[in-house]
Amino acid sequence: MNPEEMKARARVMKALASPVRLKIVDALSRGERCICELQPMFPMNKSTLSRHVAELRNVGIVGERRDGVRSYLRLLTPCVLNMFDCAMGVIRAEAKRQTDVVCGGKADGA
Amino acid sequence: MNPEEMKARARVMKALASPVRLKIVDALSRGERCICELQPMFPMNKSTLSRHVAELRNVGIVGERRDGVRSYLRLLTPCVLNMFDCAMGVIRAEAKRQTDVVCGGKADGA
DNA sequence: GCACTGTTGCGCAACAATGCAATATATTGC
DNA sequence: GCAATATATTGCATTGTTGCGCAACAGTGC
Repeated sequence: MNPEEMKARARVMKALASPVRLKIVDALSRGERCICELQPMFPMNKSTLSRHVAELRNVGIVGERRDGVRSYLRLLTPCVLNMFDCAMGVIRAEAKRQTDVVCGGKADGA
Repeated sequence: MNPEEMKARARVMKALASPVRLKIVDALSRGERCICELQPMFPMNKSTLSRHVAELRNVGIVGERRDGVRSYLRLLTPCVLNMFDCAMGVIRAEAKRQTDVVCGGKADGA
């Protein structure tokens, strides 16, 4: 498998490897938003938020449309939402595994 | 949306946000492997590889089965392979967009 | 004991996240 | 045209995190 392709994939995944950016994607999954609308949802400096948005734009996950003084953001590739289902699957499976280990595993209880 | 859930998702994505770890997942997609089999594919110290594998194990993407002196790794949640399709979609769409911008965009050629 | 397989502690260099201040861009009012 | 305002980005410094190799260690089997 081509190393360049692996790097490209990793860049996409990395853009999504942050709670802040996931929350941005989540917000955009419900429709177009401008950064000024996102700001109240994030307890951080606007410059920091801007940089997170830029990272999502750079890899091509979100696009923007200027309208006067604002730029409206939207998801360009909604399939990223499907990734979340898989991520939740991983999380649930791992949680279950933890429970099994703690609460009995191979039924060797006491 | 719950912040803890966002963090959990981000952890999963982060585990996949590395060319090395993506290559490990790719190798495991073709069946169980032990780390000693993976080593020749990676031009790095075995300790580094071990840490990458540990990261995938920690989030629950891969599991291990000890057999004597070796531990065999396998994908616990093959749906991560679907993520790659979406990632490639993002990459291709972005590549196309770049081409359009350079080669004509809105047909304002020259 | 010895070889093989994998993990852990440590230090270092590179990278990422953040806030503040300064800047760019577009709109509005004069 | 020009100042004032609203929106978003960029430069800089600081702080925290990650990737890496080396060396030491731990588990398994002969």
